[in-house]
Amino acid sequence: MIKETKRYRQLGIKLTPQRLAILKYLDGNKSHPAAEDIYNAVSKEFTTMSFAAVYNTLELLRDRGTVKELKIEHGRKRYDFDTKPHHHLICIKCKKLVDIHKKFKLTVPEDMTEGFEIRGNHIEFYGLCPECKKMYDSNHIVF
Amino acid sequence: MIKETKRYRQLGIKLTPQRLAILKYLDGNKSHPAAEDIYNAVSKEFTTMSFAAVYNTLELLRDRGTVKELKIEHGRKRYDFDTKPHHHLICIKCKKLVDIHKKFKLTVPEDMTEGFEIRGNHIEFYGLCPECKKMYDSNHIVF
DNA sequence: CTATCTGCAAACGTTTTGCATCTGT
DNA sequence: ACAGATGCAAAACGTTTGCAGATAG
Repeated sequence: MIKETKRYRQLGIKLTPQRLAILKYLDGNKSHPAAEDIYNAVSKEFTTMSFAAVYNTLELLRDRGTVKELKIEHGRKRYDFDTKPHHHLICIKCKKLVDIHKKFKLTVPEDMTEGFEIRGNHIEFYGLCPECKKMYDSNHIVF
Repeated sequence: MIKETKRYRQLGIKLTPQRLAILKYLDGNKSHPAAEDIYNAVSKEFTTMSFAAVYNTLELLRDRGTVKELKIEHGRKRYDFDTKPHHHLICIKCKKLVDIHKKFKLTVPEDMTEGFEIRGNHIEFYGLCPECKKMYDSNHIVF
């Protein structure tokens, strides 16, 4: 507990109890939660908690690169506490999401870049998860 | 005009004047407009036009694969009338967007897919466009 | 003729903002 | 002590929905 707090302190943000609860929830979390998920989870053990605090903290963490905002869903931001660069594999039916930790060296022909200096890439693989694939095979559901 | 209308008719949707205007605006458009952009553009020459018609039409076109919804911006959907599979190169500073028409064969090791059947991929390249690169070089702006 | 589209406006879900109060450092 | 965080509630934003009237096929 003390060691965690010390690590969080290195983020250089003011550590309120609300922020500690948020950080503890996000730490090691692979579920790519939305702000609402974080609010729900944290306010269980912390009755006094507001969306303002959640958004405030997420914005701070995003600005210092500690969390990444994912654009995998329309209408709501999803957050990723995994700072290592990685890609995503998403089920086109149920939207289940898997991290792909593999680096792909992709080169774009110069005549396609319109003078851009390419700094990186993010790949969204899409397909069918085992459960949805089973439904597809047995029921011939068309996606 | 008549030839275009005939082509649009093949979409199999009821062709109202509003829809014809929307289709004409989207046809060959590479700017990945949002619904609001479409509404603004079309209502210039068409004073009676509602968001309902725009969204209605976009939903219809999306469902028959004629347009794709892009998740490149938070909060608002962007639409792509280019049906050929392609990738995107986005300036991290000004958000300028360039289409990359190149196929990348990417294989994900089986032990990473968690049983997913991968059907395709979409790559978001990010970097600096010529203008923003120039600013960066001369002013040492840090992104 | 009638299924479906239109325009308007209200409803929605998420994010942002304003402000008075409170609190880490 | 005070910069800045909190909670609350209202506003903002893009999207969706309900409905009465209009219209393409």
